[in-house]
Amino acid sequence: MNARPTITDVARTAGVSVATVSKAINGRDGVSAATHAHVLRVVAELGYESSLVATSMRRGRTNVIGVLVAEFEPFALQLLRGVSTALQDTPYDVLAYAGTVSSGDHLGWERRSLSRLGGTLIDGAILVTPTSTPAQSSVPIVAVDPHTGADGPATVAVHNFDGARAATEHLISLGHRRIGHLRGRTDLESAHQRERGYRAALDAAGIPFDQALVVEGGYRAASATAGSHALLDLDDRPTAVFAANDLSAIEMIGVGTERGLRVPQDLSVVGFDDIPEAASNVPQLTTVRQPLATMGAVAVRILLSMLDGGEPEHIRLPAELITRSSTMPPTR
Amino acid sequence: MNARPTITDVARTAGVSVATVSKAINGRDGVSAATHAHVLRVVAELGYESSLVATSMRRGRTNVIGVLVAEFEPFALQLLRGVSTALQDTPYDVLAYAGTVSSGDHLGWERRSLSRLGGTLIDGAILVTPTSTPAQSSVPIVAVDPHTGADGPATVAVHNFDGARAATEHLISLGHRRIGHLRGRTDLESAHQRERGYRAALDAAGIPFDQALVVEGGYRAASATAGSHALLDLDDRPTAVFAANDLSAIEMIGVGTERGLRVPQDLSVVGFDDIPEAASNVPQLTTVRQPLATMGAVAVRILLSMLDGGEPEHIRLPAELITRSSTMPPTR
DNA sequence: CTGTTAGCGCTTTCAG
DNA sequence: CTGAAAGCGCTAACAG
Repeated sequence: MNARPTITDVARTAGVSVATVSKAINGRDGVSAATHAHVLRVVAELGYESSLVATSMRRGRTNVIGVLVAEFEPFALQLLRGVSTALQDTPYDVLAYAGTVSSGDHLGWERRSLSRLGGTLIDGAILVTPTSTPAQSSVPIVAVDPHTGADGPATVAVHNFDGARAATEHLISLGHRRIGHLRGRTDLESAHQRERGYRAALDAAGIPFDQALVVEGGYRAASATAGSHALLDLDDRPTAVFAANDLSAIEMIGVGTERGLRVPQDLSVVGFDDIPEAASNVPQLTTVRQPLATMGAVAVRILLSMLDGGEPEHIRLPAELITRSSTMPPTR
Repeated sequence: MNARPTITDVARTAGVSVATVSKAINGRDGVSAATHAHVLRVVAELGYESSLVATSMRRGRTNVIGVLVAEFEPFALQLLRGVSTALQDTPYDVLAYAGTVSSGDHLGWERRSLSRLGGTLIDGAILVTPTSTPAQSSVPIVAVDPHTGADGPATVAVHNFDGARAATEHLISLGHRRIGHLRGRTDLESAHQRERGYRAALDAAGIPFDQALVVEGGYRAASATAGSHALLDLDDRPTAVFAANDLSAIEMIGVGTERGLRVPQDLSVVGFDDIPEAASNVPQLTTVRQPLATMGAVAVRILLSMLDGGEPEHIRLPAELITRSSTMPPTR
């Protein structure tokens, strides 16, 4: 638990100045070969590593990319995996940060995290499902599955509308007519597009829209509980539900099962995302796949390009319906 | 892309000194109520957030817990999720860091990351599957699934021996006699214990040990490819394989399938970990579950206690065999 | 080639 | 109650 050695310790041990150590370590010239070797030997001996913090403070660049999330949920985790893989053979390290918003804070977590880390700690940031994208930022940003009306900053997302329509059409093609929708986080663009896709599919099939069938899900298990119950409390309850993401779909199934319904016999459920948990759920979830690893890689590509002076880009990738066991024709 | 406001900007705008702003923000006394309110107003107006880096540099504490990993693979990701959840209602933020080891670096990634971040950025660290645990560290550490012979620092792990024995016994009870083993990362204690558990089960069943049936898997898909082929290249190939973790089990299945074998009809495979991907694999993987979320939570509890002056602890949790569809009696 | 100095943004004595 | 000044570890001028 003794303190880590600092550059000063190295300098003292090596019998040279701090500046010389710095130069030697960073390969700057102006250091004799002998001194250079000697310093490196002492560095190895002491097990010295420069402090990211101090370096960051002084120098602009840190060669660290930040992935800023509100919470480490499966969507963010899978994306992180993609980002990390894409950064494998670059000189960049990955730093993922989940900042808690102090209650009563009107700024979003993304703004706060970005401000705290973006000072100097990270060279660029990937924001995962940000509620708002700070217009002013000291580092380049790429937003993944961004908030409503993303325009300025670079973004990566899937074709949410198409995916949601495909999911709903799947239910309709199975014969469902009374289809509920567990809505997503309404501060995100994706939630709106998925709801629009749902409605478009209903319209195309000539199924009248029923406001009572649309309830809040909020993309999280906890926030989907009430909505799930509400749907099942309806006099004429839906025979199928399109949940705006997998976590709420799984919660929907849990609530249904708890109330004695069998999925898919009594209730079909479709999710969105295709997180690993979707396929491991019982029953396995029919869902709309987002290519999360690819999205992470694309975000990295854009960010690196921006770091290199490139322009922000807006990329939208296709979503694909994956049919598994949580859906079947209605039995009533 | 404009620079973030610094404390100096706030001070200038508010017409007070930097010191006063600092006191006001941190609730130190020695600031009049009026000044305090005024400063906070300016802070809000400018959207100021203190720089983690600068604060960290000056102050000891940052209220940030670091999760240090070599790579964001599923094991680390699930653990991270547990850590993050456990830290939910504490004042701590979570920072996950994947440091790349520069080639030719003899120090492990954990040593490097710890040294770079532990200077001041994080108050404590959770090391995920560290190859070595630095004896000297400036912050408290908890190692999860640690290297061989962990003794000093706090550790969290499962009963690897028991879990591995249960997995192997499961195969034996199905009637398998020729059982291969895809070994784990030999620098980790868990790999050795799992191999010991495998051998103990064979011994207990009176099955002679065959060195040719034990090959390297390294806990990663890429490093398990060669071993998987080696096992199937054997003249008298195994009818079942106990892979030291799920990633290598899934790779084993992939290699087998590619070579025209059906799993489990032609080859039974058991994994270890129960990452979400285990249940979503086709066929669903029989495996030994590690309670990853719990392990993360336990690591957090120990770390917080150490931060509070508590002693390092060594916790070992039970592992549980989960029977799914990748195992069945041998057909030949 | 080497060392001295200033300063990144912030907190903390210590004077006023 | 407020501000000036020092210093955390490091790097980048600039002198010697």
